[in-house]
Formats: sequence, structure tokens, C-alpha cells
Amino acid sequence: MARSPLTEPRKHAAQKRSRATVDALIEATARILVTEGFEKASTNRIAETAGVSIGSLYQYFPGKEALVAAVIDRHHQEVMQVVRTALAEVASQPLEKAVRKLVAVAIEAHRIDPKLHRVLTEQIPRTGRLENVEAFNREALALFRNYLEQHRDEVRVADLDLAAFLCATAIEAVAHTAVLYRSDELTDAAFAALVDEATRLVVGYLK
Amino acid sequence: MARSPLTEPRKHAAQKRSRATVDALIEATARILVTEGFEKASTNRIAETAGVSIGSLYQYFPGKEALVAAVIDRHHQEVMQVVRTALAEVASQPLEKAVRKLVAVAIEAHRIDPKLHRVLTEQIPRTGRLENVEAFNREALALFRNYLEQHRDEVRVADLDLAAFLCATAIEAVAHTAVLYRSDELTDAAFAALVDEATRLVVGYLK
Amino acid sequence: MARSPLTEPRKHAAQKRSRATVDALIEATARILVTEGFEKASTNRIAETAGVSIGSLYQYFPGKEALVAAVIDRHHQEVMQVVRTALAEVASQPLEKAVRKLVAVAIEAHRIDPKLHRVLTEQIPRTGRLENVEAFNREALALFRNYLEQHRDEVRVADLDLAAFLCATAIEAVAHTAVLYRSDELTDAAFAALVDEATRLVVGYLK
Amino acid sequence: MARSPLTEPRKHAAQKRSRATVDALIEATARILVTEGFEKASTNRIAETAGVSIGSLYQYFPGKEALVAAVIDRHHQEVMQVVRTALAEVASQPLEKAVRKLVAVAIEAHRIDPKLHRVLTEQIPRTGRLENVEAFNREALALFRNYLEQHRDEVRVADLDLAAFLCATAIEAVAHTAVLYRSDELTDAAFAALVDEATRLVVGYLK
DNA sequence: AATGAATGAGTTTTCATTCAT
DNA sequence: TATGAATGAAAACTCATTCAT
Repeated sequence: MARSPLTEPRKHAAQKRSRATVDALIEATARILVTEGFEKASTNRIAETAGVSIGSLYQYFPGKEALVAAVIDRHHQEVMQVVRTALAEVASQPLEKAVRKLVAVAIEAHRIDPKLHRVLTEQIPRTGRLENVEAFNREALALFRNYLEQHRDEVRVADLDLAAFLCATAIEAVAHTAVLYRSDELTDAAFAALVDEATRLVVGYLK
Repeated sequence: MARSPLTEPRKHAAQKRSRATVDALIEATARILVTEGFEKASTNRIAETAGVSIGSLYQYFPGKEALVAAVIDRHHQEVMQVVRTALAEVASQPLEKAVRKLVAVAIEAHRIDPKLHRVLTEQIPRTGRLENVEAFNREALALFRNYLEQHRDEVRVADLDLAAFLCATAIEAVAHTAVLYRSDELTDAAFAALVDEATRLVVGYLK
Repeated sequence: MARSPLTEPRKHAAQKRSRATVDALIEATARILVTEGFEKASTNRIAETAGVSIGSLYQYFPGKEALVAAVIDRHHQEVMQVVRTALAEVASQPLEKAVRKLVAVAIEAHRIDPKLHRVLTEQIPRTGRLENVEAFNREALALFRNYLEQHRDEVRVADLDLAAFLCATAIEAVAHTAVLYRSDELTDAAFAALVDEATRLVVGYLK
Repeated sequence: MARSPLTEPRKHAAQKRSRATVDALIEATARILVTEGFEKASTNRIAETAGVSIGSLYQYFPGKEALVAAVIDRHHQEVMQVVRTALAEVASQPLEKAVRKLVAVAIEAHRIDPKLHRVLTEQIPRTGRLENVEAFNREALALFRNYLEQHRDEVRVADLDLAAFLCATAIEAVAHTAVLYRSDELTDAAFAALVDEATRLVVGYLK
């Protein structure tokens, strides 16, 4: 259907404005979650912080949950982007190099926005969105399992699923705990040592 | 350990009647957390479920936080009891046997009350009690590190702290994820395999 | 004058609809204070009487205190209006005429809304607003002192501050007690006599 | 009716104990009123401060009002004691000396326990007890009127009731305001000047 | 008589959400 | 489409008072 050239730009402008409003709302939600915590993140507060009326908030999001979900999604996209890129890079590399890279990437991913990551991990009632978190974890696991499958000959384990689960879980947990709870105590050198040893842990097991 | 006034019980209910009231409140809190989640756990609901007046609740606890803190403490006591017992048993045993036992115990500990454990892990705004959760984790870590120290000759790692951190984190994460998110998919045989492989992962690294 | 955050209105309701809401709330507060007393003036009751939701009440006032403060302010405005006008009128008049007028005005001021005046005087916990009441008293005192200063030649007292304090306090107290506690017993004639005698009391002293 | 000598002492002891409990409760109420204000003076708090169980409080007082009333009564007794004594002393003295003494006594009476006096004046909802306060004021007024009657020849006023009312009200108000609101600014010399001038005010009028 | 655990009506207050303008 | 005033269910919490021990 032909569009009037007179309305097209306006619509476009309107869309751009909408997008900006939505972004401002998600950003405001993330900022409040980080600085004040989940309990303080009321819709009125979010709207105000975003510089948007409460009415507009409900124009774009059906409720508070949807806002938090959007923040989670956005964060997951960023994390998965890093993870996917790393696994693509690593696809053809030998086991040790690959694992080392993955450990480093896990740490890097947790460092994208550690405070937000922590809030999302710790204080979001996983109402309904749990599936999404799970889905996200399973995607990462599947990518890793796929790598192992492609390098089946380098790997000495009976059950590939189990091995992938063990390694992915261990790497994630080590990165998570180190970045979120031990960052203060860990120097750069200590982080390097951590990468070394975690790599040894995983590679020693897989070979 | 210092407690925030918000999480410190108000009285130390010595008499029998009041002890029963306090227990009923903690139990009701745990039950509601498991069945309905944190958000639904209002003080009025807790009191009602406990068969106690709202006034009595506030006689013994300054607020919802304190009740949740009491539930966390009670759960941690139970978990630590299992962990301490296992480490005492294992103190003089060789590495592989010890690690196998510890992996099994980690799973067992997560099975004490998996739903409660999950709620406590996932949806409790860690207001103030985070230190306690941390303290709890650190105690378990210290116990494990202590075992490694006693078996220094069996262990081939440069940094004992780092090794203890890696192994404890990995074991905990594997047990946690398996019990809380994969129980449905895992048969008893699969759990046995999981124990085998997790043991291999850790022992292979330590030796 | 600095206000406590507890007594400061939350918004300055500019729009017509909200101005009406705010007025209804203040009016309802005053009405309940008069008919039921301070203790019965709960926020829910005020909102209900104002025909406004409890949520709207908290949109404009941080709590009960602020509402009472608004009532006090409104009443003080009205009283001071009368007092200021009278003193302006009287500025160039001779002592006796001026004092007589002031006594009459003090009585008149207490009659603006005697029941409200009494409640405000007697049963309002003067949380924070005491300064305002004091400020109000001091303004009236300053106005009177200023009159005396302008008529220094008619006045035979050593200390003008002291004289102003004595006379203003006496006039206020006589008007207050007569209107609020003796109105039943006092006919119009008796009030006229009261004005005569109070004038004699003050003028006799000042000359 | 004869009393058993065996029970008499016990009863006496019990009565003494009761009296001590009652006193402790009244004293605790007064102390809390002064230090924390009326709103904070809950029965539980009063009982605790008095070192008495809440049950015992209700054994001796039907409710919170009764406690506050007892504090008011006790304070009034003390004040009236001073006033009665002064008027007795002054009965045969000439006007000026008498008035001077009464002004001094009014100040003295307000200084018995200024903070308590202020709380009782300002923040006690006068539920029911207002009559008592009124009765108290009227008694003081009657005593003063009686003095004037006895000294009718020294006094040049048409209406003795009116004159008594004017003078008593003025004296009370000046003493009240000076002691409770201006104490900080008033030196001993200033208080002496206040007494001089207040005496002049009243005597100038009466003669 | 004394105790203090228990009660629950009543209060303050928040916040997700709606809807008239 | 945007606004923000208004809503009211529901949550946290207090405190005067009762009553079993």
C-alpha cells in the first residue's frame, strides 16, 4: 500500500521517538535496579527517572515485570553476543586454547555490568521469566557442547552431555563468584592465575 | 557476627509457649516461601499461616526480613551440619575417596529442602543477610581448604587457596544446578555418573 | 522559614483539579479536628471525608502532620490578615483608641473559628510546627511593638520590648480565655465591658 | 470491725507496695511525657519504664487516660499548693505587695516542672479531663477574687468578677509565656523587671 | 496480685494500574 | 499519543487491652 510522503516522515519520527522512550524506560529500570535494588524499583519511579509520564510507561509496557524482563533480555543479548562471538572464534582452535578463551570470556561477560548482573541474579523474583534465564543457560551450554562435538577426537570422556554440563557449570560458577564476590581481593595477576588454573581444571578433565 | 537491627529477633523467647510461637512463625515463613514465593510472603499471611496473631509476630520479629533471616539461618544450620559431619568423617581418608564423598554430600545438602534452597538462593533480596550467606560459603570453603592442607602431600597445586576456591565453587555449582534445575531429567544412575565425573574433574585437577 | 520534610506538602498542585483535591483535604482535616478531635483524625478518615482516595491524600501530603500543618497555616493566615489590617488602620490613631481597637480585634480574631482555634491550641502535638506558632506570635508582637515605637511620646514605660510583651500577652490571653472558655456566660454587654476594662488595663499601664 | 493483727501488717505491706507501684507508674508516665512526648507514651512503655508488668498497670489504672489524668492531678496539686499557700500568706497584705507576690508565685508555679507543664498544656488531648483543668483554673480565680473582695476598699473597679478575671488571666499568661517560651532570653534581672512591670500593670488597673 | 504472652482492630503508607483530559 | 491525577487493594506495623498461668 502506498504511503503518503507527507505522513511517512512523521511516522518515522514517531517511531524514533517511541524507540527512544522505550530505551529510556529500560535504561531507567536498569539504573534503578543497580542503584536502589528491586524493591525500590516502582513503576512511578522508573517513569520519573526516564523522564516519561507513568501513562506512557504503560503505553509501552504492560507492567513492571515486562520492564524487568526487558532489562534481563537486553543484558542477556549482550552477554550472549560475547559468548557467541568467542565460540565462533574458537571453533577451529585446539582444546586448551579454546577452553582458556572460554574461561576468559566467561569472566569478561560477568564484567559487562557486574552490578546489574548481580541484581538480576540475586533479587529478581523469577516470576515467569525463569524460563528465559534457563533458556539462556541452555543456549550457552548447547554452544559449548557443540564445540566439544566438533572436537570429539581431542576429548576423552564417555558422556559428552555430562562433560559439557560439568565444564560449563564449573566455568560459569567460577567466573560468577570471582567477579561478583571476590573482585576486591583479586588483582589482575590473581585473575590471570585463576584463568590458568580453571583452564587446567577443565582441560585436565576433558583430555 | 553483627546483625542489623532489622534482622535481629526482638526477644529470645525462653518460655515454652513463646518458643512454640516463634517456631510456628519460622516454619510458616518457610512454607510460604516455598509454596508461594517471596513476594506473597506478607507478615499478615505468615502470621495467619502460623496460627498466630499479627501482634505476636511483631512481638518476636521486627519485620519480614527478620523472619526470612531466621529461615535462612535455620536452613544454613542444617546444611552446615551435614557438611561438617562429612568433612570430619573424611578427614583421614585419601583424596579420591574424600572428594567423592564431598560431591555426594554437596548433592545431599541441596536435597535437604531443594525448593526452600532454591527460593532462598533466587528470590530473597539479600538485604543485610548477604554477609551471612557469604560467611556460610566461606566457612564451607575454609573447611575444604583445611582438608587440602592436611593432605598437602597428595595434592599437586601451586596455590592451595586458589585450588580450594576452584574446586569448592565447581562442586557447589554442579550440585546446585543438577539438583535444582535438572532433577527431572536425572535418573539415579545419571546422578551416580555425575558423582563419578565430578570426582574425576576435581581429583584430576588436584593430583 | 524552613519546614520539616514531614510537614512540607509534596506537590504544589497547580492544576485546577488537584487544587480542589488539596482544598478538600485541608477542609476535611479542619472539619474532623473540630468535630472529632485530633486523635480521631486518621488519614483514612480525612480522605474519606474529603471524598478523595487515600492514595490522593498521600500524593499531596506526606502524612497527617502535614495536613494539620496546612490547617494551622490556613488559620494563621486568616488571623494575621485581621490583625495586620487592624494595625494598619490604627497606625496613626492615639493610644486609647488604638488599644481599644486591638482588644476588639483580638476577640474578633478568636471568633473567626473558635472551635478550630481551640483544637489547634489544645490538642495538636506541636511536632515541628511549634516554630510556626511561635513565629506567628512573634509577628503579632512585633507589629504591636512597632506601633508603640511610632507612638513613643504617648507611652510612659522604660522598656518598650517588655511593655509590648506584657500588653500583647495579656490582650491575647484575655481574648482567648473569654472567647473559648467563657463565651457561654458572656453577653454582648459583658463583652463590651470586657473590652472597656481590658483597654483600661493596658492604657493605664502604658501612659 | 476488728482486724486480725496477723493480717494487718501484711495488708499494710501490701498497701505500701501498691502505693509504690502506683507512684512508679505515675512517675514513669510523667517522665515519658516530658522526654518523649504524648504520642510515645504507650501503656506498654510506661509499664516497662515503671518496672512493672503491663498486667499490673491495668490492675491499678483503667487505661492510658487515667494515667495521664493522674499526672495532671498530681501536677495541679503541687501548683495549687503553692498558690494556696501564697494567697494565705498574702491575705492581710496591702494590694501592691500582694500582687507582687502573686506574680512571683505564678512564675514560681510554672517553674515547678516547666517541661511537664508545657507537655500537659500543649499536647494532651483534653479528653474528659478538661473539666479538671477548668476546675483548677476556676479555683485559682476564685481564690484571687476572694482576696480582692477582702480588700474591696483598696480596689477601684466596678465589676470585681471582671477585674479578677482580667488580672488573673493576664498574670497567668505572662508567667506562662515567659517561663515556657522566653526562659532562654530572660536573665534573672529581666525576670525581676518582668515582675515589677506586671505588678505595675495590675496594680495600676486595680487602684 | 503479678506476670507477660497473646490479641486484633485500626493506622499509616505504598505502588501498580486506570482513565479522563 | 502523552499526561498525570486519581484510585484502592494490600502491605507493614502499633498499641490498648485481655486473660491464662
